[in-house]
Amino acid sequence: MKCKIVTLLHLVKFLYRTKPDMPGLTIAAVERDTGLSKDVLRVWERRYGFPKPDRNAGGDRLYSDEQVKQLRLIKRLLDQGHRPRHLMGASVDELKRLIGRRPELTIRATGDSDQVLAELLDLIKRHDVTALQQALQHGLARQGLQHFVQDIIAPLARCVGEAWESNTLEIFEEHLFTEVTERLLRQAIGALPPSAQRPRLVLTTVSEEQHRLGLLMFEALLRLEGAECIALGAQMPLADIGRAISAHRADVLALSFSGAFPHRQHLGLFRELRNALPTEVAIWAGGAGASRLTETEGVLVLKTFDQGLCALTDWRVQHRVPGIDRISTLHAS
Amino acid sequence: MKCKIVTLLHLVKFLYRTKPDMPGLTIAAVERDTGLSKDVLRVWERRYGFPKPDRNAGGDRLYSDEQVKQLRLIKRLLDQGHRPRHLMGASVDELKRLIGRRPELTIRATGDSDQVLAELLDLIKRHDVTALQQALQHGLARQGLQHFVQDIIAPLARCVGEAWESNTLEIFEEHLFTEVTERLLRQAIGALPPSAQRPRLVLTTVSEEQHRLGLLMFEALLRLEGAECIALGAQMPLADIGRAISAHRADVLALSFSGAFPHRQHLGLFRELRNALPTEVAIWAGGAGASRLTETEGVLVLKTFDQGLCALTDWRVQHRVPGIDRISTLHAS
DNA sequence: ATGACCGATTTGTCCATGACAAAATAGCAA
DNA sequence: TTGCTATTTTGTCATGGACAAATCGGTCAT
Repeated sequence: MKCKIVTLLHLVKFLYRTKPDMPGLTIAAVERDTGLSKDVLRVWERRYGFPKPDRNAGGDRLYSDEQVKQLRLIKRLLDQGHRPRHLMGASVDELKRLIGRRPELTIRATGDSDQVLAELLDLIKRHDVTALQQALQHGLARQGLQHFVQDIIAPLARCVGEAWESNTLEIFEEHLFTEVTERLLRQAIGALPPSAQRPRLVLTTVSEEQHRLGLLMFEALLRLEGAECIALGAQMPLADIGRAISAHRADVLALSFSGAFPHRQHLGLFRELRNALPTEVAIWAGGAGASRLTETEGVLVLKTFDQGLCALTDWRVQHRVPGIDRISTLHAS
Repeated sequence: MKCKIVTLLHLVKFLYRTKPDMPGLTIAAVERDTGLSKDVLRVWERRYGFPKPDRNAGGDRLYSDEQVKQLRLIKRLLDQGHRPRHLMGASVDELKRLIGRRPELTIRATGDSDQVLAELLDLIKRHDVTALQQALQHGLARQGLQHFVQDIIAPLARCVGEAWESNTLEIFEEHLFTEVTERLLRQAIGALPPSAQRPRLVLTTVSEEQHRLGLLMFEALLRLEGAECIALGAQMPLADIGRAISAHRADVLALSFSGAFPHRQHLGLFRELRNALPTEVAIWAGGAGASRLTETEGVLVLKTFDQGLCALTDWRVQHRVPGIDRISTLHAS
């Protein structure tokens, strides 16, 4: 008898789950899929009447696939500088047209070495992992690590980012590129001789920031200059950054910010950081999102890799540490 | 005159920023530092009267460092299975005592090969990057990739996770271990010959899950068995997982879940996934957090690497694909 | 004693609405 | 045009209520 009741309960639960659960995503699911916070989703509905999701029996919002699609596109347009007011209620097609209207970096890339970029981008779009891997490896072997990073990987990463923004690249294609490149760079860095020359840098990103490709590229360049890099991966909480710096007795904290970084509160972040670290520790902020960061007392904003390398030599001049002697290291190897 | 006004404004702003902004962290900062959502922080304050942060002029919460410390510890204890009611209002010391009271996996590790683990853990705690790197490389060369992953890296990762939970390891130490290991594994995987044998697997994690070490370990084992792996990194939104699977015409979707994965909604997640993918695509869920996942229709939960390898051979038997012939590949190489 | 079951409690998430400050824009004077 | 101010836009935070899923405690049959 009780057994029957159990079965019945399971059945009811099953029906409940599969029927009215289907038609939409909860607000939490939408937050994770679109990157728009629950607060924003609710306040938009209140202000603009969009998105206006269905409700389940309990009154919870249930967003349709269509709405989620629109919200995704809107998020991208917002990151590109559009304002919410002008995007609300636009259909998927209209939004796509808006996204497509921006300057096509991919097409513009028809210069000398830009031919290479276009080809690589094409490989990504064709999902040909092996070919992509081989092409990159070939580029690395041909150009050497430094030029490979500065002239191929960095522009390619920019292209990929922009292609993603303009909706011509899927997220998983971007992830695939990132994965292959990370693997290659890590391999290349691993092949370098260990360098124990000042300054000693801790490389990481703050909690909200998960992109680490820029960090890896910068590490490659720094290692080539003989600096000692301690890579801590991404997403380090502020308090732990402080502890890491003192545990490793680092000279410099190097942070990377991607273009997607929510730069609204970055000034407060900088102040918090600067306050948590001893003054003799330098703070460098770089990455694709650095161009949108404001320079602050005690935080050096590096907008290009060249500026980063300059900062390195500057640091060495100020602290009377000689750079590596390329000739002697060459002979020694 | 106007110039003076500007200066004055800046000064006022500066004073305002540096003075009353100091004493605490905003609720957003605490959310990011502790992993406790704003909703939870507020509802705890309402229910238990803890944490009771100060307020700034605008009435916003400002949490003290002490409170953040307590909240961090509480979060860890919650992940270990404690209930909020019993933890509220406990001092930092009491919480630490609670955390310390769990079985010491590190000390228990005094067996035969466990000696090695203890030594590696010690290297991590001494922040000796170079030595750690060398020791791991040595282990890899000695044992071969498969045994290295199964007998050293996997147990070590478990040890590190548990050491972190029991407060004997800092976050940045854990990150350092992850980074070094990732680098090593990627290098080892890169050295393997490309394999184009069915099944073709897409490896990734869902949006909330950022741990990828498990994924990497599994990839190494799969590649050794000749399976074709497409690694997409971590944090792939559900909708894009579907698109990636069809774009790559994959046979299997392999997901990794860490112990820290918020398993509250994982059943809904599975259902959503299963519904988004064609039925002929298998879904495998593994990782340290898999033990807490419930088996669902159409989703295979793999609690160990061995189970994972079993799943692979099972798949091959069912689809009449032969495994790799180790002897002939050996001769061919 | 073990395990299934049921009511009571705990707990996380969601909702509605109001408020405010930072950022962006428009307007206006020099 | 440039430099400054007034206005709008926009994201975030606060409060307090509600609910459903998870958990806990006790009961009863095996």
